[in-house]
Amino acid sequence: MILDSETKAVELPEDHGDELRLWLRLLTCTTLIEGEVRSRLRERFDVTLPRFDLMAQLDKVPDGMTLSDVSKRMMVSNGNVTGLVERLVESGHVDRRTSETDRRVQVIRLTKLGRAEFRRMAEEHETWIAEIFTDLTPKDVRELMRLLAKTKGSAQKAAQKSTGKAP
Amino acid sequence: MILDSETKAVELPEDHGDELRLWLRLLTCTTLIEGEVRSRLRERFDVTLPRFDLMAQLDKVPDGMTLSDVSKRMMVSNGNVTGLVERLVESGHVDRRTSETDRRVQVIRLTKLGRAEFRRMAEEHETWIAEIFTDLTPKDVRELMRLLAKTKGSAQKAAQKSTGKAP
DNA sequence: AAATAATTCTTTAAGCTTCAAGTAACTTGG
DNA sequence: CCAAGTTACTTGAAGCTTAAAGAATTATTT
Repeated sequence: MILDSETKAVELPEDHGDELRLWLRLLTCTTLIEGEVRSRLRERFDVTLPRFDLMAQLDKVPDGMTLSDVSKRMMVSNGNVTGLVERLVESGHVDRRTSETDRRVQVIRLTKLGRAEFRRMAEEHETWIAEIFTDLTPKDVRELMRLLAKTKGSAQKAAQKSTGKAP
Repeated sequence: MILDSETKAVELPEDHGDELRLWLRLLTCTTLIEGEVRSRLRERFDVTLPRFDLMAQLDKVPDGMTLSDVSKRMMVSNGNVTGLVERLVESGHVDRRTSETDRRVQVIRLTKLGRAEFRRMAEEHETWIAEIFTDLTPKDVRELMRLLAKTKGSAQKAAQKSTGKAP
């Protein structure tokens, strides 16, 4: 703590350059990889990344999930999911029906076509990811996982603090 | 290498689950932080993240830069930058003029207003980032920087390979 | 039971983003 | 010089994304 001549607390600008550089590097990595995956998905399967991501969520749950669940898991807005699902239903990849127990809720699932196409894409997608991370040793991967988990926790705490929400 | 009964090379599906999980975690971290920064920029300064990012690029170069430079640095498409710049010129934050030596080139710079506003925002932005990464020790930060640098290099190699471009 | 609150989802407007195609200007090889 | 190729940027269409407001339904409170 630094006190000025009138004995009042004064904030000195601290240096947070390292954190800023870390954030920019994190963002660069993600943007780079995301762009690569996006362009491969487009040229190999003529599918967009958001559509692939949504189908990936649905592939994990045979009985389907609600739009809200999708929204939370994908960390995008509700309205966004509404539009995405509409296009996936239109193209026959996703099935949507109103919940029997709660008529506000829409339950969506992959159709047979949707699941088949997703599995085909996912297989290749996984090899792309492996190729992209190919320079990392297994130890690097473990260490990155650990540090990113810590980062995620830290970021979540900060986000809670700013919105005043409970965990 | 695995050979089947007719002595033909066969591809067995290798396990790349670790890399896939790493990628998803990386994406989660970035999305989380990006969302937090986006919402704070909006509520504190009523500015969008892309506008802030573009201004950040321009703040680093007093003499301005071309649209192509911005496009490469931000890793977004040319058309995207055209639109962003148009709105920033409209709002008086950015100045744009045609290069004297090459009339294809547009050089853009921050206006006085743009620079003042950006500096004001950047100062606070830096503290947000520090807060978001607050749980990481200096050693964690260094280690993450190192591993992300390695990741970036690996991803760039993979991207080159797929597009057949020179570094 | 009725009013109130909370939730789930949709809609709308504005802006962001990509891709592909197009225009204008510069560069290069013949 | 000039034709062909390259580069820099813009345009247009489609899709993505958010924030905010609204509609419908369910849950809670009184």
